[in-house]
Amino acid sequence: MPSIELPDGSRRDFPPAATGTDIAVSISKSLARDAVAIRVDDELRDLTRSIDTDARIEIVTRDSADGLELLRHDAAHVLAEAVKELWPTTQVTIGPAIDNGFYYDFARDDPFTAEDLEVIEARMKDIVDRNESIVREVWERDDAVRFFRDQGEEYKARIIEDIPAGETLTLYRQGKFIDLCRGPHLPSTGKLGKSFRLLRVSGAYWRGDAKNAMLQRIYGTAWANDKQLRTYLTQLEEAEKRDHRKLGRTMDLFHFQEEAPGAVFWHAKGWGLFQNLINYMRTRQNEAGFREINTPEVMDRSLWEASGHWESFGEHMYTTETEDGRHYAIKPMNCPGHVQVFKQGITSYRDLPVRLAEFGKVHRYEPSGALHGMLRVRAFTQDDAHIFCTSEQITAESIAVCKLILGIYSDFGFDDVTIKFADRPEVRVGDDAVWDQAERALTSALDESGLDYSYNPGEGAFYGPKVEFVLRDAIGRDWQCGTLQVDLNLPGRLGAAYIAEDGQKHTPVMLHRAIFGSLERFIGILLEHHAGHLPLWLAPTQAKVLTITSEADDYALDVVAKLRDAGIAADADLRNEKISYKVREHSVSKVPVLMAVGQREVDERTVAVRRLGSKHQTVLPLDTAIDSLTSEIVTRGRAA
RNA sequence: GCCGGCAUAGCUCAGUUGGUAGAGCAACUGAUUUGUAAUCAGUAGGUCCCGGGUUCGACUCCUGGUGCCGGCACCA
Repeated sequence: MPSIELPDGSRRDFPPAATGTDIAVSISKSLARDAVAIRVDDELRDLTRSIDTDARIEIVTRDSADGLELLRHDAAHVLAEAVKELWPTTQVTIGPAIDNGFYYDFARDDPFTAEDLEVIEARMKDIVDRNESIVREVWERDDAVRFFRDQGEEYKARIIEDIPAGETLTLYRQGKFIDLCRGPHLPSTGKLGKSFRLLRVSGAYWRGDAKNAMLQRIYGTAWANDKQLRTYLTQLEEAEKRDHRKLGRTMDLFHFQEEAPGAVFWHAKGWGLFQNLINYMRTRQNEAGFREINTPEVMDRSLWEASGHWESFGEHMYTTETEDGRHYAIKPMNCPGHVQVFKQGITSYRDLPVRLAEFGKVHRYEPSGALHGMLRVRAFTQDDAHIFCTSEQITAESIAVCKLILGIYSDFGFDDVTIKFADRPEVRVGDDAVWDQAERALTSALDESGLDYSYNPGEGAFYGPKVEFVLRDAIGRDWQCGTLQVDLNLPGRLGAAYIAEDGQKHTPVMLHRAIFGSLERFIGILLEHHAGHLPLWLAPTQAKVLTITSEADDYALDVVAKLRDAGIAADADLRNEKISYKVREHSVSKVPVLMAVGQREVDERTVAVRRLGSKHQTVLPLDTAIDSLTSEIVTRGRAA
């Protein structure tokens, strides 16, 4: 008789044929109702499987993280069942649970339409109402391959063929639908509930490879209950409202147009923001020992042939050929330029590390489908830097860069930063021994910094391993921005050298680093993170002085002058409009500080300060108001 | 690049079963001197994304592009 240990530490004996459901029922009815699976000694299992040996168990409920994942996985199966009922010749492939939902990839000639989605969703709800039992079956591999091939399910047959022989192969049956699946699953389709929604159709390559056929993917979201579903759908709407493309228009920051796909036309306010970021970064990196340089945007193609960029990325570079037959390329990267600067003169080991930084505008001919507002563009500005150093200096330099990056993100209000380490990709330059060394150097720097990081295998650059800094925004989305790369290849390829203590020429190590990554992209992220409500220190227009009547015009101009003297970007709005009209207009364009002045303020030399997002105003003496703004700007709003 | 969708005034959108278009907001002009998210009136504004075709006639139908949107793939 198996002895079962419950999460609270108590033990109970159950008859040998007892299932997870039996155990759940024995604990409580409500638990049984919300149960979706059972964890047996750390392994998730179907509730319907019997537990034959002593075990530690935990009932997994629908609103737990594991439970939700199961629910979503089941939703994918129900989606596939619905599609097979509606279009029997459509082939199924795979359908996993993902963050917030699920998808399923189908193979068929005609793409699904938006109307199809409604029909499918309705059929899915029928299947939930039917409450079909979901039954686990163990099959022989060859039988399963034959079974699916006979049904015309070529993709499924191929998936099964690729499963190593000897591995237990399980199929799950619900109604007439049967699918390969490791499981576990809910006991029946009714348990799924109806808190799901199909969201969109899109194309997706078979096995994620662009060389393969394109399948039709249906995405959906699924939750434990309707309230969670509604919350999620509301979140999606909120995310749409803070879309940087929309904010760029309403705040009059930038625009795009057809003649320059993937390139930003910066308007005065947007460019002001851009300059604010550069000024900030310039100060920070100067303090950290970087020297700012600037290198040509158009250089001879041979430089990129030497670096290896031409080989790897030639088709994504803008090139130009002059009348006299010279081949130039517009820089897609700053590294070769920085090496040229390093190579000027003779560098002693005593001069190392040499830290060169550039706000470098680069152009990359990105695939048309990759473009996405400012988050993925073809022309952008990197806050790029390269550190030339000895291999002994890698660790200290890397630690300093990590510290700098995290400190800077913190100034922008990004405190939730994750770090990933990416090692050698399949296609790369350089010997494995060199890669071993570079990877070791980078991980030891991370380890010495005491930073947690995850491993991103095979995702390094073609010339070296990299550390990626990913920041999480206000609505939980992750953005990769900063990067630190150890490069033992390019300096040698481009002929960089220094004179070491032994009097001989040695090749320096080059560390690549970017913090914002792309200024354009970082601004897009900032706008979405703050929903346009930029912190005062960054806002291109920090204050607007609004007159209530023309009596206050002179005073308003006086206030603007004083604000500007204090280094605050301020303008006056003297128009003959109602104060509520002016407040609305400048609120819409997201000016952080509005100062209204009427006769009362003129008489008392005060201002009525209204902060963006607030419905109230505070009347303050002018000097007090200015002092408080200046101190907020200096501390970037983060002081105690 | 691939799959799908979309493209009408500066913006958000309506519209014509094929007879060359309309609203709100913004802009401009005038009036209004106003106390915290839209004062009133008037005026002006369009190669209906771009080529080509069908047609007496195309914004509408066909066709080839371009751009954008949602994904996939890519991302030095």
